[in-house]
Amino acid sequence: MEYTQQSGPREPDTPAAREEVAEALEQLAFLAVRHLTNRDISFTAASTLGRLSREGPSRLTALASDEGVTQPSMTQLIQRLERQGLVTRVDDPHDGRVVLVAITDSGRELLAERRRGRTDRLAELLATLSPEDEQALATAVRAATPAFQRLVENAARARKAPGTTAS
Amino acid sequence: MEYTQQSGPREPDTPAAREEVAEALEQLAFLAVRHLTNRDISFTAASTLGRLSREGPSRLTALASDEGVTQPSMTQLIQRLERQGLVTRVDDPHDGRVVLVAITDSGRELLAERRRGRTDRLAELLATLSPEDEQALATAVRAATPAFQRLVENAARARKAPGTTAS
DNA sequence: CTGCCTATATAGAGGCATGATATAAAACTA
DNA sequence: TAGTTTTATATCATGCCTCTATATAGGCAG
Repeated sequence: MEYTQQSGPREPDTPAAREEVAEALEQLAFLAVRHLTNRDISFTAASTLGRLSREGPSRLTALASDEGVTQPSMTQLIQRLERQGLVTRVDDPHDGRVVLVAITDSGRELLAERRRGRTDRLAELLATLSPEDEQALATAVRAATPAFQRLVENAARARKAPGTTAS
Repeated sequence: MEYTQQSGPREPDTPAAREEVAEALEQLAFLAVRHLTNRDISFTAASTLGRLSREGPSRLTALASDEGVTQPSMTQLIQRLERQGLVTRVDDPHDGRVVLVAITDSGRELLAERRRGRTDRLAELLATLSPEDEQALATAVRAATPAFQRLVENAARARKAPGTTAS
């Protein structure tokens, strides 16, 4: 790929440049984990609830595979969530083996609350910045969002079909 | 708020703008947890090791408070880390009650390995992007880094002395 | 010495993950 | 139809990780 010079790329995409970006992203991730983590339910639990909210009732094994945990783990997780009233389990009339898991209203409410809490905390943190810093961060985020969206998509794809890239 | 028009801030720092930034950072956190998480040791374990590596031998209670866990949790964590040879415990000659925890060479090596692994995975992910996308991400990251550094500092300060801002 | 404060340890309980295995229903196969 | 295999879920034992409540032991003040 020769430099097409269209919109002014200033540096090549070298391993060193990638490392710099990786470094920054890691630091960002650290902040996020440190300050956005809610201890009421686990990451897998929240992620599973979110999936059930987006995609509707699902099978246990499908959830387990999607969330990257084993089936026994998901069974236990669903049992806990059911005990807390966040999901319900319904037998599938077409297949006596399967159990369909669905999110409850209470589960949806918890998701909304968590979301509010995270956003509030982050906004509080952003408010501690100078207007210039906040502006810089906002501009950067907007510029990076489309690229980042594609990164997440690629990551999701890589998760499903591993071993395509390296070794 | 009137537009000051000094050096081209295009949008004011409204709650809505903050929410947009918060949204993006949350997504980033999700990616990080999903793809950068190493399952060999826990987040607190890794963070504690990192602290010991940066700051030298420390007391159990200091570690617990810095990491935001209880003292018994830290005691158990240190016991596990000691069993794995990642830290050592030395009695303080000046005070018979205290135990100083120090990272071992093996612990440092583990940290380095984890770091390598994360960076590699991230670089691999970045390599799936188009040159334009990667460039956009790199530019954004570089622009945002100073502001983000200060955000992290503020966050650390807020963690030590809470309740200064809201309620 | 008595009593209090501090640093760490222990006990018990629950969430969260694992691998190995059990059970039941469905789907093949002969 | 009977027997086998596969699929979906559950159960068990184990280990990590965190919590609260409590115990032990050293330091210190009177």
